[in-house]
Amino acid sequence: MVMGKKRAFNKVTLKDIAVKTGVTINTVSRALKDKEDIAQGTREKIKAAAQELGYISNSMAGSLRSGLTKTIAVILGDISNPHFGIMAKEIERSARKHDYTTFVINTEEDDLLEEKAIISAVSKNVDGIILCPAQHSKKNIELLKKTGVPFVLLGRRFEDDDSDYVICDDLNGGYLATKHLIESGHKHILCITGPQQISSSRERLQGYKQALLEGNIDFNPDLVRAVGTQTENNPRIVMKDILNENIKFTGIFAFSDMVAWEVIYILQKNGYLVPKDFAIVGFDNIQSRIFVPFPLTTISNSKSKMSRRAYDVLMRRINEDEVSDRVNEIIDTILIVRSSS
Amino acid sequence: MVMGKKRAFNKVTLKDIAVKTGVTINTVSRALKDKEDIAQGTREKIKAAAQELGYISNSMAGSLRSGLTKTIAVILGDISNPHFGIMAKEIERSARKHDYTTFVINTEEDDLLEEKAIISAVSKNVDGIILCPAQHSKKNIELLKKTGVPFVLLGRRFEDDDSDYVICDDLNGGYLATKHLIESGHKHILCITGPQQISSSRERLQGYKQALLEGNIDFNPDLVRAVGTQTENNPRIVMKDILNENIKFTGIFAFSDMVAWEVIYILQKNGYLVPKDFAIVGFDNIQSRIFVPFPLTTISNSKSKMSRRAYDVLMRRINEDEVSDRVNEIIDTILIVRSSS
DNA sequence: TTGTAAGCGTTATCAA
DNA sequence: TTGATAACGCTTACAA
Repeated sequence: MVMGKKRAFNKVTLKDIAVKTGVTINTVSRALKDKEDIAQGTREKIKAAAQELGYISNSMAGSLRSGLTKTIAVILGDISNPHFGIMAKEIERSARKHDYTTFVINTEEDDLLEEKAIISAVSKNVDGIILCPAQHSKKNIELLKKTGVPFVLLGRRFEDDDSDYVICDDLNGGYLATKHLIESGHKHILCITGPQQISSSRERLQGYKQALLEGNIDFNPDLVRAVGTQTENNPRIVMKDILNENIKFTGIFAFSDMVAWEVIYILQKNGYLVPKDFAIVGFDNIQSRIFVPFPLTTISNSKSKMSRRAYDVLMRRINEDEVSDRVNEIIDTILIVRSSS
Repeated sequence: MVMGKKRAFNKVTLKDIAVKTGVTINTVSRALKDKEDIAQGTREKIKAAAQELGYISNSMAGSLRSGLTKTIAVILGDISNPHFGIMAKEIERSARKHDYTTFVINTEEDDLLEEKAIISAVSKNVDGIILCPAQHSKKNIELLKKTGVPFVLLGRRFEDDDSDYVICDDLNGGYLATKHLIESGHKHILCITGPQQISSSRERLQGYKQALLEGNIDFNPDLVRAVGTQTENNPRIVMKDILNENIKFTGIFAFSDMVAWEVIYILQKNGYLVPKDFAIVGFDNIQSRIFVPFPLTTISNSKSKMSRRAYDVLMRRINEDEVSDRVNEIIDTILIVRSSS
């Protein structure tokens, strides 16, 4: 049964069904696709044969001819991070409902891997791409535009760029989180932000500044620290540093719930209590999905809504006959107060 | 530029490069693939043209001819669950290193969706499949076998079946967790298990029973509760029920860390403290990835190792010339004691 | 070193 | 209602 380099088995093709039923490949194809102009009897005979042989269509071959693959690519930082996992799940679910299949490619927030991901997706002839860009530069977006494959940015956006995007209201989120801490009586608020090339990091930080301004609190650059996925800028190191520096702060606004948890973890290890010693606000409301026994005040950003909207926008792009105006959506963020603040 | 139903853009093909450089399609193909028998000058000219035109190969068309797609499918319950997300990430990363692309399809632990997922993957001509089966029946496995597409089961296995699988030592994990609770002085131990059709649920429960036996503790069926993803059997409901029943227990062995967290969350809501009122042990050691500020005693099962092994086994199957013996791997589990017990 | 021809499995077009 | 033929973009085998 083994046939060397290629597949070690014989896939059933339209030809096999054609031979078995005594009609042409063409007729088989039309019958299985439920086209109108096929005799009832022929159709039944063909479908029965297909069933019996265990026929599964080779959709790739079909795509080559039809030009559509019913496949989209989701390109994001790291699927094991619930932040992305939740979005990937919602996109896959929406896609599956419309018989679309989903490639997931991780960029690990790396510029080169992102480029490879885009090329890989385009090479596989996906009908469209949903991208959470790593934003090290605009180069990959330019590449994507050049390919002509429809795409939507999710969660992050570029300034001076006309791509479609769906994001949440990061600015307002940062503002709400900080304002909440201020209203709770905190005057020295540490902002643990994310990588600064990422728009959501920058915009949440901007919201933080805005709330300080409004609360008549001087902005102190020492109280802004960026964390990332590198060894030298992970939350543990960053927190250790700031605790050693003896900088005064009592409130913390963290870039994400994941970061907030890790920060709390480190604070606890150092003998501090939350919210007694430090009040902390996260971002993402992951606890709506993962019931962690540590009630964290956070900003909810409706990842599922964002994801579904991104999918809808992409589908519209894929199916539209004429290029329409760009779509930019900003999903509301709201404050959810729990007991960490 | 718009062309109606099909793609609203023109992909650059080998033909375009051929026309531009004045050679045949074939020569272009060979040059870009760095075959030996191409003149240095020709190769450079062709590569320059490809670069200039922004050529990205249509790997689907190639696959149709070559029979290999360099694509695998990962079929699992729910990518947004870190349990699966971590495995998906590791698989995708391994695959990407070998220029393989990964489809992710969620089954939502549903039998029919699983069947659709398999058909979808086979239809896309994937070279292989890694499947975390929902195990409602063996039907889908039989289907998969019939297609002839190489596959490996991950995390779960069937009895009386000769499929390749990579799992962790669930039996020993359940045993270690329970033994730890017994050694900590607990005699009434609640076992929150998972859906019973899933092998890992059954095997962990078996380990629980074994530890009880060894500890001379009578097995009490009232202390075994199965949770799932349905409304009626989610951890909240299940815990509420058992607390209302006034059944005595002081230790808890939970099916997963996610379940353990939710159980702790519910216990806290009901005014109980962990580990003061209840000691609890989870499963998965997700805290090696997600730094939740609640140190949970757990069983570590090396998801990344499992995933990488599953990928390796699959690749061996895909590339082997002759069918070799089935591969069954059981990755060690170990107890990690933190402060929830 | 390069070109020609055939073929992968399907769909589209047109003729019968 | 069905069949014959071409085509999708690429790779393979073989000829020049």
